[in-house]
Amino acid sequence: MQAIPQENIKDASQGLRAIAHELRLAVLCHLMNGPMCVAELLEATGASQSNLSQHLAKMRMMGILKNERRGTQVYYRIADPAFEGLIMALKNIYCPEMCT
Amino acid sequence: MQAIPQENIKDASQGLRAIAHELRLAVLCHLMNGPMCVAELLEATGASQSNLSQHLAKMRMMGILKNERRGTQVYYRIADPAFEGLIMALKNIYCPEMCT
DNA sequence: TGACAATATTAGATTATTATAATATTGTTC
DNA sequence: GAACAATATTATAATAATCTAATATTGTCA
Repeated sequence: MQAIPQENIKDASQGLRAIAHELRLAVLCHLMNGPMCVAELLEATGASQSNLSQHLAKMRMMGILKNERRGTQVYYRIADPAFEGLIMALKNIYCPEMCT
Repeated sequence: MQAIPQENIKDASQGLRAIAHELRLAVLCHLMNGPMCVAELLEATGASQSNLSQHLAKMRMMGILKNERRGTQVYYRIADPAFEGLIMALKNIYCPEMCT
């Protein structure tokens, strides 16, 4: 009996890689509080427009985020609530004092 | 109130990168069942000796694994049980049917 | 001490990620 | 439909991650 069976290791490691980046992780954390449009994420992260857009695209393609157009703006949100569990587990490691 | 505060994002993303690799994740999963020596991990993963050794070194330096020499063999184990929580959260995403 | 077993390290070429700059797309308003 | 705002895409140069092959280290035992 193994934590994650061999057949799922490849997918799981790809999923990890998809969030294993400073900017992408920051985006994910911001989106924990609900959907945000790109302009808001730009403001919140301080990234360049092009760079943020590319990272959003990557997370979208990896199935981590979903987006929805509203007029001229595009809103992003976390696609699968299970990813929030992952963030929480991370938080437990890197800022345990916040996790009482 | 944010999932992981900005000041911890860098560390957390580095920690993620440290396990965001097929072989390293496989090693971590094997070690969920208890310590193993390098030869056993070689057998279990099918990696080359040099390659495995380098990945073990990386995880050791990132504080994810600890090692202990016993005679001519070296045993590895998960350094911080909180990492097991991370694996479980991953499992919840990539093989939810196993998580009832 | 010499030979062997187990593991670690180094050097190197290859491939993957990343950031920036430039350009393109899409929607809105007049 | 022209001008603008918001976002996406492409090209590309720079950096980082990876694997293999070769070599080094450490411990055991005769």
